[in-house]
Amino acid sequence: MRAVAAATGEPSEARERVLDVAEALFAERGLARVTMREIADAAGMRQASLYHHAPGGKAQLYREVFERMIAHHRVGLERALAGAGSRLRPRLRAVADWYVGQAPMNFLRMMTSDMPALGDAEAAALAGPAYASLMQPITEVFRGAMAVGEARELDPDLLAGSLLAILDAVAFAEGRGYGEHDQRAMAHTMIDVLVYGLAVVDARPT
Amino acid sequence: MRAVAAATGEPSEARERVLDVAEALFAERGLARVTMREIADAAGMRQASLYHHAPGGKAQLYREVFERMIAHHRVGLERALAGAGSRLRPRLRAVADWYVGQAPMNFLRMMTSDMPALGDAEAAALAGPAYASLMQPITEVFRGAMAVGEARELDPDLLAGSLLAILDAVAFAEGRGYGEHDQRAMAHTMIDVLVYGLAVVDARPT
DNA sequence: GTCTATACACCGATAGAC
DNA sequence: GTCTATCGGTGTATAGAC
Repeated sequence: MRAVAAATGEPSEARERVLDVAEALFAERGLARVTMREIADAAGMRQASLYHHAPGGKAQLYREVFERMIAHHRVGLERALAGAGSRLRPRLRAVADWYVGQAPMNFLRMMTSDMPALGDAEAAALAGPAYASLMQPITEVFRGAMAVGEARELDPDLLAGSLLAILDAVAFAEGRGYGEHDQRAMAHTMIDVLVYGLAVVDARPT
Repeated sequence: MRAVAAATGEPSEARERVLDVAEALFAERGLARVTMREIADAAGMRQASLYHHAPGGKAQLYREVFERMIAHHRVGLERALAGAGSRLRPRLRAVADWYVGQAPMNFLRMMTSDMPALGDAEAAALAGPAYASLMQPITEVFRGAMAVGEARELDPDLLAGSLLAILDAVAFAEGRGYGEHDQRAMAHTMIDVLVYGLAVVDARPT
């Protein structure tokens, strides 16, 4: 018996193209400000033809694209961290370099704007994988640093969320005269501040 | 001769109500996901009646509400800072306490999602006041700390933007089981990290 | 698999009575 | 100042020919 993927569209070259252009557009402008016509135009077909490759409609297409993107980030983050040694600073820099090198995903905007538009059920279903792919690898970095006394004991989720927010803010500087090189430098600057601020030392400024 | 405000609607109690509910809805869901009918319902009138108080339409209404909100933040920030002494940490805490105490404004989402939807001209016109009200008071805090040797010499805009992003991330935790008290604690934790990380000391972890 | 054509819903905005 | 009624535009989705 053959495998069937009718619910999400058969795999094909055209379908891959649809997912690729949809991902780029959704990441750039968000769910609400991308139309199916734009996706179809970018994929080189008519709007109605999209529904052959994405029978579930726009929301389902967004969901597929979202899951693909965070899986991509998970692989990239883990690969970057695998070659980054064991110290806190180079590991955080590896995270930042990966993130800055990717197309801006505007994580906070996705969470505050796109997710609620999909409804509570859909949003809840996507929150778990998103956390596992984007947050969890970073929380592990902080947890590891705490375990070896390289960082004070603070909430790893708070630290990871803050780092992601900072990287979003740095990425926001893009298209405002700041290239990838500048973004990397800004991210490294803020990482230095975090690493110094997390260090376990005796004397603290009051 | 009497003052005329025809372009933006006459001042009145009903008009204030419209601006108030519009501000709350725009801040919660963003420009694209709020309809004029929702605003009208919340204000207790029909959709068409909105245009008596907001003749400029939705985009103009958003602009007015946006300018009102950032002016409100400017006043609140400066008042909070006026009673916060001269040291870096209490001043940043004053900023955070003010921000956390206000309705979440999702600054990054507004900048990445709402502003582009208004068009380049409108976005550029709003960017200046937004910077002056939200960013500039915070950059001054960091600049002051650098001037007295309480913080290392880093880009004040980068630091202010990062702090705002962190506060957005902390506010995002709202509605997820975290109350205002928890948000304040999280913000203070991150501010401690920043203050320690910015301190001018001799020994640094490698 | 892609197309044309179109149904259907929603939204912003205007006209004009009261 | 608020209403009803409606227009025009846009966006998603479906039907069905090829």
